[in-house]
Amino acid sequence: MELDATDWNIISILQAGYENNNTIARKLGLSEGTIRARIKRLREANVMQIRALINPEVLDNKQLALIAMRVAESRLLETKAEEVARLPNVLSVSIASGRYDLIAEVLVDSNRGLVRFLTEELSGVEGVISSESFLMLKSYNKFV
Amino acid sequence: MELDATDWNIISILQAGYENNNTIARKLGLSEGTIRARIKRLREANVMQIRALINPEVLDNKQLALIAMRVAESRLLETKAEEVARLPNVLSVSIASGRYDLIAEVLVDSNRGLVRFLTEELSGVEGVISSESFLMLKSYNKFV
DNA sequence: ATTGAAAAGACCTCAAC
DNA sequence: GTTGAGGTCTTTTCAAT
Repeated sequence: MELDATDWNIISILQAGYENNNTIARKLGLSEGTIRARIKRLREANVMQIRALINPEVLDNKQLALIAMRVAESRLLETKAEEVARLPNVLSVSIASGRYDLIAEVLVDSNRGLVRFLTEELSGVEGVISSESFLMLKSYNKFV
Repeated sequence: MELDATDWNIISILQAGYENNNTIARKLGLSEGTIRARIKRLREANVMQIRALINPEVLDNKQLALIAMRVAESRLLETKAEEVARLPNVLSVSIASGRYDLIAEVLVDSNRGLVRFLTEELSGVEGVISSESFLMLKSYNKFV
């Protein structure tokens, strides 16, 4: 999908925080209907989504962590990334350059959630040959 | 700030995607005004924000990366995290457990953006004694 | 903190360009 | 793809509990 300058203008306004269509229309000198049509297009193309994000600092019984993994064979990278992305508690997965092949962001119960994720969920993904976990102990400007 | 069950119900509805107050009110058996007051409280306390997120896969000239750093002294962790969080292109920073002390998420220009960030921005933060970069080559369920 | 009613405002439909 | 006019739905205000 091709994004033009108007699309980017709308995106950058909405990325800073929700604004209604009329306000955006006034800022960009366009009609409300145009803004609405553009936003609809962007959402339907899965380019943009509008939703609530929480500050993980306030999540008392939840722990945010990164799980960095190595995969047995490079040709499996995409399928393994998809498999990990489907596991419970996984927020997102990326294929990475560098020391690790895949890096996942997980939100688990503070108590035994991470152990459970590693032993019961991630262990079931064949071809993931090692993992290293990083707890996010305190975050700045992080919303999930 | 203390969050009760109603707050969490509202958050989990809005996290899945924006819904209007009346719809949420009906789902939870409360009035529209109550939902609105709760959302206002959550936003003002910086617990929740509602905004647009973009799929980094569609950002043709931007590159998402993680920068994992070590800090000279543990007592500096929080101040260094704040300093890094203020650098341009930095989306978020976390103090981490494990091999690294700080992990930042950055969105840089594909061309020379990462080199420029490392040599011109991060190098200016004293006390950050090493860094390792991971390019996010392909992401699943990741929105920034 | 929650509610109901009324007013203000935002959003949607549709016909036209 | 964009627009304006009109109708509908959502949000805001505010007095009361």
